[in-house]
Amino acid sequence: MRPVLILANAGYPVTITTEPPNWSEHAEAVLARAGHQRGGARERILAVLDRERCALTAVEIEEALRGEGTPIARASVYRVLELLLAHGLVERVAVGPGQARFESVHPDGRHHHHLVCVHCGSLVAFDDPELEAEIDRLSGRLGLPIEHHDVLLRGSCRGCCEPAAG
Amino acid sequence: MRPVLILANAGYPVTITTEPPNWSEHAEAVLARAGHQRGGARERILAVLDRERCALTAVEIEEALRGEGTPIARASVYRVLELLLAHGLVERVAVGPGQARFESVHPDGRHHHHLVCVHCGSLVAFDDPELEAEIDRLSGRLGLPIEHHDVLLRGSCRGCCEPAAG
DNA sequence: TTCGATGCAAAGAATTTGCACGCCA
DNA sequence: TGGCGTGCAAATTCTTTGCATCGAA
Repeated sequence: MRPVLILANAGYPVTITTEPPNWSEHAEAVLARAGHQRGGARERILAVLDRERCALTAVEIEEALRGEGTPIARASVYRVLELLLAHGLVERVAVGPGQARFESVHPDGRHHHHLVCVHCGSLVAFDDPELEAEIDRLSGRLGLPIEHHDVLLRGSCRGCCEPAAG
Repeated sequence: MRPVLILANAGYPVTITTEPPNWSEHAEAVLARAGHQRGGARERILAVLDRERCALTAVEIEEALRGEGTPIARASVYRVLELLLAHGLVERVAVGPGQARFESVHPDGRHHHHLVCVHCGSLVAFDDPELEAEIDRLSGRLGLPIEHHDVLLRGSCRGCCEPAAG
């Protein structure tokens, strides 16, 4: 019995700055340079990942495309995601024990982290420069180089922590 | 093709303070209070989790017990872990796309985080009060209550970042 | 024309569930 | 003795792979 995760990355205090709208073009270019041909399914998957910037499951991608009237095979979703992972164009985010979630990785290094609401299960994205700086310092304290980091919070989303201010 | 994860939580600069050796007793007490009977399999699983303080998979627990000559059914491992999760006695740590890993949660609130070595796949535990403090402040900046947090780093372990100091 | 991209179906891995028996309280 | 705990086996869920065909360069 897993809670359905709802994307809810709006209405939280720390804002994600606008991302370049052409991540999918960037991804296409990377793949083309690597000698990959283009294909309809992949292009459509890239479009979905570009539009929905945050943590989609393979099934959600499949359903989004079916909803648009251009269904694709689930195996293709996984294969494309695997290819994108291999090229560092998406990353796998572990927000829970259920299905894996994937989101686009932007070449400018911008990224965000997630909070899972323990009440409603929604997923909230946030971006916090001070946390990033602290993790940089942590690398120094550990004496180990850190290539990548992932922070997952569990708490209440804005909607669930009683709208006293509303 | 997943790298075998090796527990390697020794030899890093930030030390885990000694944990109370009787987490398993604590867990037994919690379960007893909740009306659960005792059972051989569960006691042995608790012993393993108490001894190996860091991030075991269900299969590793099963194998540890088989190695001790007291094999148990894998289903029992999952059932016991589910029970422990429900009581907050263990937590699931997501270190990668493969099997889930579980580790004991101590009643005193002490906890640590993990770094996965991108070279050898080993898992390094670390404990960093300043990071904890920063996450507390983050809660304030977000304006959202945070119940729990998880930090996963990817980088090099001590053994893999060239032993120049050796 | 050649080789990658895709769909379909089957396989595989991790986890969960059903059911019967055994043991603890 | 009643009900939880456990083992075995089957079922589910998520993901990967095999193979034939389609499409891009």
